[in-house]
Amino acid sequence: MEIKKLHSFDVHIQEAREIQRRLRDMIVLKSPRAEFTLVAGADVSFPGSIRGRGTNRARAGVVVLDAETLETVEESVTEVECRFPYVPGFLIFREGPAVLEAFQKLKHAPDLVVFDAQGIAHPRGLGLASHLGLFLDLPSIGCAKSRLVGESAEPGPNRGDSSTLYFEGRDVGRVLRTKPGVKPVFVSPGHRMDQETAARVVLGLVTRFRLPEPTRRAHRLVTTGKT
DNA sequence: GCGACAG
DNA sequence: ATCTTGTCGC
Repeated sequence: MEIKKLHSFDVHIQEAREIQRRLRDMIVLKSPRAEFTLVAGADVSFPGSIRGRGTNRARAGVVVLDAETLETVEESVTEVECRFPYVPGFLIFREGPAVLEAFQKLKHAPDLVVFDAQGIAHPRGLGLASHLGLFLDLPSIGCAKSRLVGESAEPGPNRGDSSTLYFEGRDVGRVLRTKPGVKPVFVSPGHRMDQETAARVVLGLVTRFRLPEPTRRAHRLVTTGKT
């Protein structure tokens, strides 16, 4: 798919923080009426690195699947050198470039993207999922495996049970139990998305594992080679 | 100063 | 994120 601008993430934390504060006001927390036909999942791995150190090559992968059948429609993998270190709250500047390149190589344009990161549940309201949703101009959802910010109660024990994630007095996401007896995931709207739709869609993309299929497959794609 | 901290 | 052995449970 085509990405209009070539956005640069080659900045320093000082301006990175300003960029996030400026872009957060552009996020739309309203989901489109039409249903999602093609859903993409994206993730990044760092092959060969040791405890986050060592080689600094980022391997990004995007998997597009049919929202109904969950069949894989297309895959895209790419590797780039990253210049930004991992700093909580600034993940986009480390993984963003690689993910965007993987999207550029895509032939199918998805209707929705699920990221293995936070959406608006972020210190400045602009997690990687929101940031990339904005740059790709696509509805997006953040589905992280752990918490970045906010407080929440422990969700119920059954699949589909959830609790609200609050940050600075606002509802920024859902702590969703996708599987009984397993740690819940942190779902938050990215861009052109609302809380209810985000949680409902993620749950609908979950099969027998903890993570929804788009993200789970993207993770497998960039770590092991398989689909 | 002391924790917390997406991946 | 990445490394890695063992263990528990279905």
